[in-house]
Amino acid sequence: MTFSVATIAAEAVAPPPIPAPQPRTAEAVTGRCAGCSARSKGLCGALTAGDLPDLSTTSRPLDLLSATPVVMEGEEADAVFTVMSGMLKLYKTLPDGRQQITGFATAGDVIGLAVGTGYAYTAETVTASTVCRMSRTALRRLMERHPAVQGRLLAMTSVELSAAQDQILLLGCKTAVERVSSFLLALSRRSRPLADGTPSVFLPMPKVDIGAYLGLRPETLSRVLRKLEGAGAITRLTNDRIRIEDPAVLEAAA
Amino acid sequence: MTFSVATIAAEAVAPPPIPAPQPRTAEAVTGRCAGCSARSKGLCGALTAGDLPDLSTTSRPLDLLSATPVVMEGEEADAVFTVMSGMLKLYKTLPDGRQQITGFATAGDVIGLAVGTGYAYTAETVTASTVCRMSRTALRRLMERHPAVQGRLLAMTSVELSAAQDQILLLGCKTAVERVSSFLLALSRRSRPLADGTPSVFLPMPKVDIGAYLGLRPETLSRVLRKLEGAGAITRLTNDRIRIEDPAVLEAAA
DNA sequence: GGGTCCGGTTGATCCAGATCAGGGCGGGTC
DNA sequence: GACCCGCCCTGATCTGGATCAACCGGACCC
Repeated sequence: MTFSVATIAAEAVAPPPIPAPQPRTAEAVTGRCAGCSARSKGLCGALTAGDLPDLSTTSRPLDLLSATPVVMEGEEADAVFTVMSGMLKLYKTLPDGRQQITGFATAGDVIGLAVGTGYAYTAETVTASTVCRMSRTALRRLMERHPAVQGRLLAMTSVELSAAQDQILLLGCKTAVERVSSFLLALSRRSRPLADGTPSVFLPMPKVDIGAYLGLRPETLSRVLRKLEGAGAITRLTNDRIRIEDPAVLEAAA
Repeated sequence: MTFSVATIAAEAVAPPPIPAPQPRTAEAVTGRCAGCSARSKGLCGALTAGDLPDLSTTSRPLDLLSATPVVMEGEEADAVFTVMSGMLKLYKTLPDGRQQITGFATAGDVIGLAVGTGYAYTAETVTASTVCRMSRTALRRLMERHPAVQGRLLAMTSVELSAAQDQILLLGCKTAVERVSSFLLALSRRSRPLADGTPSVFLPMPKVDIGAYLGLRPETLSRVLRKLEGAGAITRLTNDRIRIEDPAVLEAAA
């Protein structure tokens, strides 16, 4: 699954409110990162506790409402963002408006890494989210000072690349049923099961976004889900939660 | 697309420029890499001439006929290969035999980088090729000894990721005509024009492989090429060479 | 020479999924 | 309450590209 590092850009059209000024004493900033829920993930996981001041002084958390753009495709890539909570969609847009979602980012994922000067895609929250901003120059300095960060970045980028190649296989070869089954299985591997132990997946994003990720229309997605439900593979609990009744059926279909 | 690795290095530490070759005592091994046509590309471009013995003693060139597998999806990833000449196709296979080509590798590209223990794809020559083998442990040692190699690897992986996301956009959104036009344009940007200055592309791989890369059947590819030829966008010179008559028409279609 | 094989091309037909259209429902607002 | 609006679902129809089928021409072999 893609969920992970993304690339995108620039200034949000509707910038989120700027948080109150941060305390700048070492203790305060160290404490902020030390208590971060994404502390062990993303780039930060490559640093030891002693390095936290380096992080806290160069990064800044942002609380965002849903449907808020974080970076815009093509704009100057001057910062990267680590997702602390929530979910974002990453997408590319063709000149005529067609959009392809390349991935969804959740806690620990890093978005905004760019090859050139511009973000490669747009990132936008699909639920209320918290992200942590770090300027590109700060990231560069951090990498120079802590080589482990570069290693972590390489590892994350490699995982992203592998996920992207899986998505290429999905889009190039698979049928609608296979795509949806693969998607549900990949998601279920990343989420905790229900209280009774059966696996389930949480789908906070609108169906049209899932379709845009899988290369399908929302109508088709709806029909496929109905078919999978009829086959006993899944049960739709609510609009945004699906229980996996029989992973084997999904495996066979994927 | 996967094609050769470009230059720009995301956030990576910039590799040093390549100085002129310098004489060494171990002339035999130094000489082999010093005269390598891919010397300035791929991972090797991150090293200075003085480091060449490190390379020569751990890497070994291999001459391969066409249709020769180099790495197999799922097998233990114990080595990486730098392409010195020729062309390879990289593909993933579904259990029922459907194949999706994720990219073509040419001189300077590195294949066989793996996230886990197994190769993520199969790589097979499409023309007679020369590749240079380096064991994974040797690569790890090289990275430890020369941090610039890790930076180069990150840069190359980032470019690969960006290309993969472009391919996701292509497969998820574009029509057959748009796919072929995008493909021809991307190729033409990487190849030298004909003697008379008009751009052209070289397609040594069979049409079925181009189709497997673009998510199209060979019949469809043939029809699209005919249509583009009819529109005055291209001319088919030989079976494996196409002249771009009007890049603007392709741009409009892509 | 004649044969086979294989890649490519062209034509006819089919079908998975897109598109078009309508309706239901839950949440928000006044 | 009534109204609106977004999202989702379902049915009917359409279509781009797949599939099926035939043919062609060059490479290779005997």
